[in-house]
Amino acid sequence: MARIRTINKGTRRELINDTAAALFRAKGFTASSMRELAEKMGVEAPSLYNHIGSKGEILHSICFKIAREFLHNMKQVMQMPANELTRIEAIIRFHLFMMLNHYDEVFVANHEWRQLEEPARSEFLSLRNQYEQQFSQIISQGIKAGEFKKVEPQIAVLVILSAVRGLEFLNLAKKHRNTPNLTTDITNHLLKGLIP
Amino acid sequence: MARIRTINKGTRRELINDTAAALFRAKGFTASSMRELAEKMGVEAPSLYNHIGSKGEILHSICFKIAREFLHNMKQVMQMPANELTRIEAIIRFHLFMMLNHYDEVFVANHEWRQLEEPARSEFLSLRNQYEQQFSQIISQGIKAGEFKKVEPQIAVLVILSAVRGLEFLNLAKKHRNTPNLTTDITNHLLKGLIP
DNA sequence: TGACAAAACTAACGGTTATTAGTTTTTATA
DNA sequence: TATAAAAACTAATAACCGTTAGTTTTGTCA
Repeated sequence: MARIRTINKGTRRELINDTAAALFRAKGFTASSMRELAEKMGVEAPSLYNHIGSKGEILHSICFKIAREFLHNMKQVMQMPANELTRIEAIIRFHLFMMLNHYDEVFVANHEWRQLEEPARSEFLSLRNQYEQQFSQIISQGIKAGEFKKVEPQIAVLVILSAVRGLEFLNLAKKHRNTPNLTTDITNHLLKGLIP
Repeated sequence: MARIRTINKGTRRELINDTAAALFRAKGFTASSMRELAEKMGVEAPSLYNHIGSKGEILHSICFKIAREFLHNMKQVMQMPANELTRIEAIIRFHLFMMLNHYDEVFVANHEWRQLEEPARSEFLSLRNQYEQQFSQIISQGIKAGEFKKVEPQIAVLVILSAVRGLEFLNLAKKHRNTPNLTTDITNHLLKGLIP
């Protein structure tokens, strides 16, 4: 069953990772078995090991792929020629975009990273801290420029990230159907609050 | 090792539940073993079954105890003679209070309810929906009274609950030390936003 | 078509899981 | 101090886990 050789190298592994992301999101990493994952792939469990090294490696791939993407976006946002409000808005919108378009992987990265084995777990946390620190820096600059209220930057970061990470989208996105409005509404709430 | 009979009835079970909550928060429900829980209690694993029915029963106790407490508070808030803004503020403050004072149990209820077996899982989700619906109703009334902006109530509920459920406090609470300020800052952000 | 490699298969492994059955120890009360 | 209940213990169970070794099937290209 050889594929197109060099071009599709890794394609089968990516399909496993995607299937695993959906499974891990629905049931949790530890509660998901390799046999169950294999069944979803229409294959016996040992066959998976022709493509991956271990169960933990799948979780590792998912978590760090997502972490890299968020850090990459953060880097671009910080290089943008724009005011700090625009930057924060761009970050929130990226989070929502990722949640809506890569729900399973983002959810797994946000909820199952605790199951990573050391030292991967610490490395992942380090990337997260790095991300939050850069986020915090943007808010500090915005306060200095008078764009934001004089809040504790760390708390603002915590509130925004917590809000945006925990959103359970499936129910809402189905009802709402109008994604741009959904995103705008959430962004507005986090930036402008509830009170007129 | 008989205790004071009737008075302390259930005390041993409660100690198991508390110990389990700390363990489940740190490692996740499925990744935690009964042997590990027993070790933390200074006991062999089978001894636990003199006090509890099953591992799943522990998770059930934790999740539904927390759900009851939140619904009880919601009921009281809705009966309060106050405007809707005050009500929302009271709800947010209760969430933060519970997070700070019953961190393990609240965290487990928020993150591990997926591991409940049917029909408990559906029942838990039903209680959650009930809670969110009552929350949504308060926001609708606030909009009608002109206290709030004309937002989608469901989205406001989702943003606030998502923010407040996901907060990872321990790091922050240790640094901050000043809990009243912490609570006020978070409440202010969720109600008044970031922009002056 | 024959050769080669990719990817599937079966069988089995040691280890861990939650849980039971039956027994012994501990402890409070009468 | 004798009694009875509460709560600990040891031993063992069947089920399931991730993973390996070795073999067979499948598909592609020369």
